[in-house]
Amino acid sequence: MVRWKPGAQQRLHAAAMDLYAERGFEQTTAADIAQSVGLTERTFFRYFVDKREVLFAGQEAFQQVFVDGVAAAPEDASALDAVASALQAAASFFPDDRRTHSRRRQAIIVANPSLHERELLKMAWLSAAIAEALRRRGIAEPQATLAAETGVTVFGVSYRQWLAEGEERSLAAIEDDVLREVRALSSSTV
Amino acid sequence: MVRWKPGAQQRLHAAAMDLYAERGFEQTTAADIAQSVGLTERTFFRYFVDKREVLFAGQEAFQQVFVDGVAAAPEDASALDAVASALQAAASFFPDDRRTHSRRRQAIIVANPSLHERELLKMAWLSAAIAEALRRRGIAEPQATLAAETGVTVFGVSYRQWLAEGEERSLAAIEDDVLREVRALSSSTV
DNA sequence: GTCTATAGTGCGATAGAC
DNA sequence: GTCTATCGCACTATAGAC
Repeated sequence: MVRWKPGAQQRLHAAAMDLYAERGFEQTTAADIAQSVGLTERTFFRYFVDKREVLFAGQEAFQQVFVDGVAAAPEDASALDAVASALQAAASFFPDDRRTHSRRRQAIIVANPSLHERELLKMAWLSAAIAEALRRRGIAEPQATLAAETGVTVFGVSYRQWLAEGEERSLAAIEDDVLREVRALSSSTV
Repeated sequence: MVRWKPGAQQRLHAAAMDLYAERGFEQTTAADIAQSVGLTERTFFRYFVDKREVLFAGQEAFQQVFVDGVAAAPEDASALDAVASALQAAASFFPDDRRTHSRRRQAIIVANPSLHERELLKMAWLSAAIAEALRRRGIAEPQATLAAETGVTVFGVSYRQWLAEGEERSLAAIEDDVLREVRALSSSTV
């Protein structure tokens, strides 16, 4: 009789997603999740600092793609161009065959304000990381922060559109359009 | 002997701010706050849906100033111009004699991630309200959302600068500068 | 106003991997 | 033997239900 099977974190993650989707986030206790994969509540909290964090596993890798994308932009690129480069890099994180999974995850999040909060916090961290990457390129404040937050805004609007019912364009294509809209915002005549 | 003094909500608010500042948000229980003004924990939760909400009382009025500011912009103003008008209106919410109080409040918030989360949620609501006001002006999506989020970004950057040590300019003056920077972002040559 | 479920923490014990 | 994943138990505070 084995005391523990490997992959506890991933089993917990999968079970949590299923239960959150089935009966809702608040109606699912940490003990429910743990029990459903043969572990205890205490072990659940070893792997996830709280119940919400399950839905945001993989954030670091996601963020790193943005940071690397900024770093990879041509040396003479403007702040917004470097951000555009990062957005394209990040789109590879969401190939079209992940759309169904992403929709399922997003449905869980929008159904619960506290999960929405957590998502916003993660986006704020992403923004801070991008701003830092821009500063490493020599871009000063407040331009670094403004460009980073604009990038996160573009990502957010694009991502939601990517998940919209009936939408079939790739995330990269949508980002392109949205970025064009953002650039046009400022140049509107007064 | 009076059974209860008036102004329970305000006394709770003041007591919470003091205790959060003194010993930290997590080290302060709802019972502590209530007891310090002669009320019970149960009463605290009558006035504030949760412990964090105390720091965000007055959000509705704040948000309304933005919405009204958007509505008050000249009819032919662009989306970003309407947002600029809202930003100027909102600055009146933060006269210089409130800077000390705002600094104190912000210190509490940045010291605690869960408060930061709540603040981000409030900013997201603000953004949604501004976008809605822009749509009422006939601005379509995604421009309405992009302009609204840009406005909130400008507000956030400006507000933090307004609170920065040594800063003496008014919030309105800072917003002007930051808005200029945002407009310049998109027009940088490639 | 009371009662209760549950999130989340701290610490120590235990069982297996190596 | 060490190292580490897991568990057990006691506990506090939040928040909601009754």
